Amino acid sequence: MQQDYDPQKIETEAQSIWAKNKTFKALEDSTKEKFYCLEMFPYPSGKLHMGHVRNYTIGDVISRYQRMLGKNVLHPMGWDGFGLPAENAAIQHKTAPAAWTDQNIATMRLQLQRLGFGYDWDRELTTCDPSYYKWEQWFFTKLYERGLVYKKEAEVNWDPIDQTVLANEQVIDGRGWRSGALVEKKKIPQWFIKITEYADELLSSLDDLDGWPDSVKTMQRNWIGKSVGADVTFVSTHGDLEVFTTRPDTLMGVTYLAVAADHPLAIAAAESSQAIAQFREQCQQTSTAEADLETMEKVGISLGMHATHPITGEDIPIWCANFVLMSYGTGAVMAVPAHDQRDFEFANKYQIAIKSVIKPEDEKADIGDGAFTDQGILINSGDFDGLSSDQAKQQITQWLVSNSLGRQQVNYRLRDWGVSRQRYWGCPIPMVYDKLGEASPARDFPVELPRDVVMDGVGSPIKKMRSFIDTVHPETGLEAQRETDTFDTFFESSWYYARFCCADLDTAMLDERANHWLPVDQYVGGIEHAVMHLLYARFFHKLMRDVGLLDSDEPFVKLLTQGMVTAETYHRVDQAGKLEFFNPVDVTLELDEKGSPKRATLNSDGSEVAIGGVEKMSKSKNNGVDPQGMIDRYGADTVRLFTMFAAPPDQSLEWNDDAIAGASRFLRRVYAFFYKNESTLKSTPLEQISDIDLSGLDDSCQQSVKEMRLLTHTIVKRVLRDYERQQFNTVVAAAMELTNAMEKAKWGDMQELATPVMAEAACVLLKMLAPVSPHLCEFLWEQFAEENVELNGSWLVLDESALVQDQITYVVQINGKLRAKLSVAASANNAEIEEMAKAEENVSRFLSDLTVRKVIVVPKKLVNIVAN
RNA sequence: GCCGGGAUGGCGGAACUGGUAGACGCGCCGGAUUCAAAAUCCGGUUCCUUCGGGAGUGUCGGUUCGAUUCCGACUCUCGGUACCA
Repeated sequence: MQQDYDPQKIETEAQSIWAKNKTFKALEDSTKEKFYCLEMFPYPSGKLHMGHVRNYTIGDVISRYQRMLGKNVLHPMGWDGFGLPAENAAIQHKTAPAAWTDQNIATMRLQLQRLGFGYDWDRELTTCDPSYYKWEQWFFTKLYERGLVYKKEAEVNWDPIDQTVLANEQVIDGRGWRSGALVEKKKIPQWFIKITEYADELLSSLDDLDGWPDSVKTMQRNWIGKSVGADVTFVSTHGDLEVFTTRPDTLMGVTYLAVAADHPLAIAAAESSQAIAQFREQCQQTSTAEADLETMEKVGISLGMHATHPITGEDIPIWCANFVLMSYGTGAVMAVPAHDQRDFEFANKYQIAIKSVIKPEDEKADIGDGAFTDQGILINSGDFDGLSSDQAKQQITQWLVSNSLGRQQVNYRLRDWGVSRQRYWGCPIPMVYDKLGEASPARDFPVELPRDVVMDGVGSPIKKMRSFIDTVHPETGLEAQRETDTFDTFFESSWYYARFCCADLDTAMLDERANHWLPVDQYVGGIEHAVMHLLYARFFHKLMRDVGLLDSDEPFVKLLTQGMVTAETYHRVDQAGKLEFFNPVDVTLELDEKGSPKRATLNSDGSEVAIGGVEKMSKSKNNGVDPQGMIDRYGADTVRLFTMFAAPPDQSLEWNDDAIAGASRFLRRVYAFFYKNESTLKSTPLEQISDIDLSGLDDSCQQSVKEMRLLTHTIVKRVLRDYERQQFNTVVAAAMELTNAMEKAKWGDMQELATPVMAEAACVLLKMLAPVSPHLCEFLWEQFAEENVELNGSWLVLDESALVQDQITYVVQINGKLRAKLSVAASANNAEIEEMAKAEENVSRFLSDLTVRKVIVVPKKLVNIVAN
């Protein structure tokens, strides 16, 4: 053993042994309990950033911990290969997205290996590889056969200069990020999958996901947004309007109807009105993002049309409003300004009547300004007056049903999944069109995406590539054209977890191995995926089950949502209005006296850049911090330890690497302890003590042995709990405390027991730290443990007898304020403890001019004396 | 806007089921070692203080013998918001 800790040497040796022995290869073995641990696979964006390191270290710590518990662990890794950044990079660097992606995967794979993550690399998969995506093409056609796929028109962001569809994140303040052009909404035909048919199951089976955080389940419930209400028909000479409402009890308070700008009624009205046509055009120039739609100013225009109120028969004016969307429900809503805040504001703005039909149950309640949106008692509602909201909902709906003017209806916020993307770098949608434009599913897979293309920034290259487009019809054999849209990349990430079970399979999408490993026992990933990715993956799992590929109902038993790693963003806007982002490492930040950021300048030329705020590390904001420099300087074990120590896994973390030197210092101290005590530790097996006899030893010996063992096992107890609750920062803190204690322990006083007690502490330290910093721990284990005894062979064992204390420290409070500490024999009863507390010098001083009213004794903790 | 989180010393964070607020680490201060520095080691480090003590976990209020922890209202902040992944 050399004197200095050399992480680079230790780590490369350990990694080559793992690679040679295929230590992490997972085989289906029914004699051992299986454990499938999975982290969300990365988009190959270039290099790893600290968000990846955190995510994958958490997963690796859990995997190695489970392995030490004796389970058969599957821990795979792969690449979410398709996506938008590859196209942007290809345009910028004049390469093909495929080449850029391959390059990034090679770089990032090396980084993952250098970090020592224990993956079964034989199962590696890449979603942009035809051997992967051909199965989702096949699967899509199965869904098509089952009637779960359909085509309809949907809006996209259209950049009229670049002649291309933009993603929401590429639209900044209503303009295209590259061209600066005002973005327009455009309707194009797109493929949809009927996720709404599974809405009820996706909602109800959330109740069974005990291993998921409540916050994620709540977000998914709210996203699905099941609401019970009524469809109501408003008859009109221009065409009947059907609207959905969750508040049929307020039906008598309807004072106008509002339709979307694209509603047939609005289109018809625009033909005879310049103003309405202009208004419709204005509505074309808004964003498609919900956040924008909800926060924009609510505007509208009267269509000059009327519909008949189903109950009163009154004329109700029809308006066109920018907040009603054609894609939600029927594209028309009924407005009750007295009882809905948005309707209220709109009515006030355009001087539309407001009719109050619900009063609070409590007469005295202050309804204040604005709409009264609570439930209550009906008024001004004719025959329905006096009913409660709940009664009225039923009775009004019933009235509508019996008059054929409506029905009870369940509505979901969840919309069908639009899977078409007008992009090149994605999985081709396996459909072909005949001469009449009729679509049929392809029969041969993969429908391969040409890799050798040039990106010019104007549309997708395959949209004008005859060799790709022209094909023969799978049924008729006649000339046909391929679909040139590609899948949403959430498609690939919705089933990769299943494919890892049988990544080498080339005759089917999945085989029986999927049922062996699934469901995933532990899934680890960023909280930003709480709804969309996790909902799509749950949906896909149920689809795969219903197609007969799987037995289980849910993909992920336990979910750990890792908090975001965030960092400051810096950007500059050029003359064309384009945004350019700069990496934090290339920027110098000046702080004001309070320590908040004042000014940021670019290191290269000293020019000022704007401080954009703290955001999650991402390619698009260029604020990802590359761990490579830290790995080179301190080694993987230090980077892993530091990342785990920085914060608990589920908490978000603003990146700051000031403290990494401390993590490195700690591992050097661990190494130094073994080096210093080499001969002692080599003279005995590195194991926990199963039986200890203190009789016949002197007091100071007994005491120092008891102290060290009390501390060791206090830490064992904490660590057992912390691994179970996945709070790894306190595991690291506990390892530091144990190391501190080992350095300070009175080994000399322990006489012949020094060796087994030290061996026990050393054993505990290496085992508890092994999942976090495995290279060093395995190295030290190799050096000091008995031959054929593996570090991973067993887990920590708590010795309750080591925790028994004969003296307990009590805290004495007076009126809740700490006044003294008291060492009490463990055998003392409450009355004795109370007397001792009152007798304590500082306590009696405080009590001298007070009357004791009450004394609370909390066993083994404290005494609180209430006095005045 | 809506949905879900978060806020504790100079900084990252700890505190089990309502029971000593600040574990562990960073930084800083002092000391040892060194020709000197780095590294390392030892000690101190919430704030105020008349050195008795007092205040203190985003803000305001409540429950309790006792609240970082439970309840109500709010502020700021992060994530998502259906074409970033």
